[in-house]
Amino acid sequence: MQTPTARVKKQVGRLVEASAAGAQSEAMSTVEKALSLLDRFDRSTPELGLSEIAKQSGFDKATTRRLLLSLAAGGFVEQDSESRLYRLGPSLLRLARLREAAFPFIDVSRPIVDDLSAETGETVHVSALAGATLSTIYVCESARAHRVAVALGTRLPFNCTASGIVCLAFGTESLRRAAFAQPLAKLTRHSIASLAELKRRVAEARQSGFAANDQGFEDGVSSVAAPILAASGEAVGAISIASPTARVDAKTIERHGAAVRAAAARIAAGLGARPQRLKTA
Amino acid sequence: MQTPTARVKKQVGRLVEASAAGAQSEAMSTVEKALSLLDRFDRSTPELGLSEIAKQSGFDKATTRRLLLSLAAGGFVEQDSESRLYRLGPSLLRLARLREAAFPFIDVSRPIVDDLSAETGETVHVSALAGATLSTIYVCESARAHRVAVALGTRLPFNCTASGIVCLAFGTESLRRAAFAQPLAKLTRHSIASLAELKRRVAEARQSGFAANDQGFEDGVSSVAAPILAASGEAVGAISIASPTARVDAKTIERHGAAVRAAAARIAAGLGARPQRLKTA
DNA sequence: CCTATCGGTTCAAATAATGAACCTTTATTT
DNA sequence: AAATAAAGGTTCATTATTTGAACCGATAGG
Repeated sequence: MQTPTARVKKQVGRLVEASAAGAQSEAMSTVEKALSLLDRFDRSTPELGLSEIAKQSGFDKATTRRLLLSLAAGGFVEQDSESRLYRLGPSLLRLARLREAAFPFIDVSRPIVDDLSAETGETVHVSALAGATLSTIYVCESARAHRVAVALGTRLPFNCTASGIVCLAFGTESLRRAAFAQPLAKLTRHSIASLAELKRRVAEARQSGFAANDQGFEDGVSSVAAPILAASGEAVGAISIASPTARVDAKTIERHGAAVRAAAARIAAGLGARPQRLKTA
Repeated sequence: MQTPTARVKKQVGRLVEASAAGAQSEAMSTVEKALSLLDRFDRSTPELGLSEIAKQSGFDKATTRRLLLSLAAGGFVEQDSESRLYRLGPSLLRLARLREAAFPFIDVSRPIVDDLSAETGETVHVSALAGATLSTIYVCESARAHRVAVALGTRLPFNCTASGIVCLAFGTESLRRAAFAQPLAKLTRHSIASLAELKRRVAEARQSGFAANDQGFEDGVSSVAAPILAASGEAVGAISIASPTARVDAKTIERHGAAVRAAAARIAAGLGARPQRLKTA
């Protein structure tokens, strides 16, 4: 409620209050608000000041600070005592390890990704779905000099990546709804720009079991991805081969498509063997 | 409030409502309550049902569920669609990666820990402070057959480990207050059992710059640890050599003490070089 | 068939979150 | 050096959210 206009919210129906990045559409619980602050951090801005976080997320400064304090109490953020900037906290490391113990996505993927990278000579990465966000969790870069570099933790827009397409194709209905409702990112001039086109590509991927993407994410990079399916049959992530476009032709795509599908199946099998069912004593 | 006893709460003053693990001392914000639920998961119980989480944390079932829903919306927990059990969610992987990008504790420690393990022939682990919790974040096990195994993500009670002692010795005043207020864990008959003894050991460590622990965590395991100090001079974690007690004598302790101090300094140096100061444009 | 327990839901009552205005410090401009 | 701007942080009356006892439906056991 920064502007007087916001006061008359009811009269004009629903106002979009948050600026730029803070895209909280409907009512969020306090907890969701706090957690959404964590998404303000990324690789290029690992540390942020209070005002910056408040502005980006659209919350009041006092509110933002209180939320950050709560997050800090749990070790989810910490404040540099000198610069007063906030950054992600150490509790995340422990919880991520525990997550891996319960559902060893990275640990299972690692050898399979490494193998696939060695076989194909290309960079291979695995990404995981978290809500309506897809981001890379493990990468093995090609050994070749001319290769694609992918940073860990990169967010992959659904409409700009092969991984995104296959996740939509094999994800839940609610994921598709969420993704189709978002405005489509436009990272290159090859990025899928229309909803109709996106839906068509998703339907295609559902048929073939994999998807190819030609420079939709970055110019000169093409990739082929297959979904990783949980025991329930729904996609929990994707595995993708990313190559310089110069090395890719129709035959390569077919070969890589078969390879990612096989690798995805191996990962799914590894995840299928769940940890011990607990007694809940 | 399942028991009739709880009904008469007011009459007996303040009851300790939460059972065993749910140790929320003072008033917690809603956000802190939600985050505290994540601590109900550990290596031995990676998945939990709603009622179990509610019981352990001392919150109402409806409240617990709403908090879990908020956490799930952010991908911090997820629910197995079949078993209905909750487990830690995939967002933690991404955020942990981002944390590492901002403050590369594990990445910096890895080679140093590996080297130290190779040099000493013993298991070496690094642990990180998150609030008043210390837990292992990286481990390199000894190559020898007779060795100490340490699981990643293990919580290290301050009074039972060398790492805990040095963290108290070089941590913040508030950390000491928090740790000294907690009841002391009793993992073996060697665990430090009195507050006076604990304080004495902490003072000693502050003098020598390292601490040794003889079977306080597990019988037959001795360890030597040094604190890892941030730019601010406060401990952010510790590095520790864990050996079978049979291989440890006074001379070994001195040697290992010097080794962990050197390794800790190298890690601190690696962390000192901070990521680019952002423009906050 | 009854009972216990599970996950999940409801809605009045109680509590906690909110944000405009304020303070303090620090860096920049004049 | 004074003035200004912008940062982090704090306050407290207003407001909206959280809370939890009671409830439902399903499943499992005796």
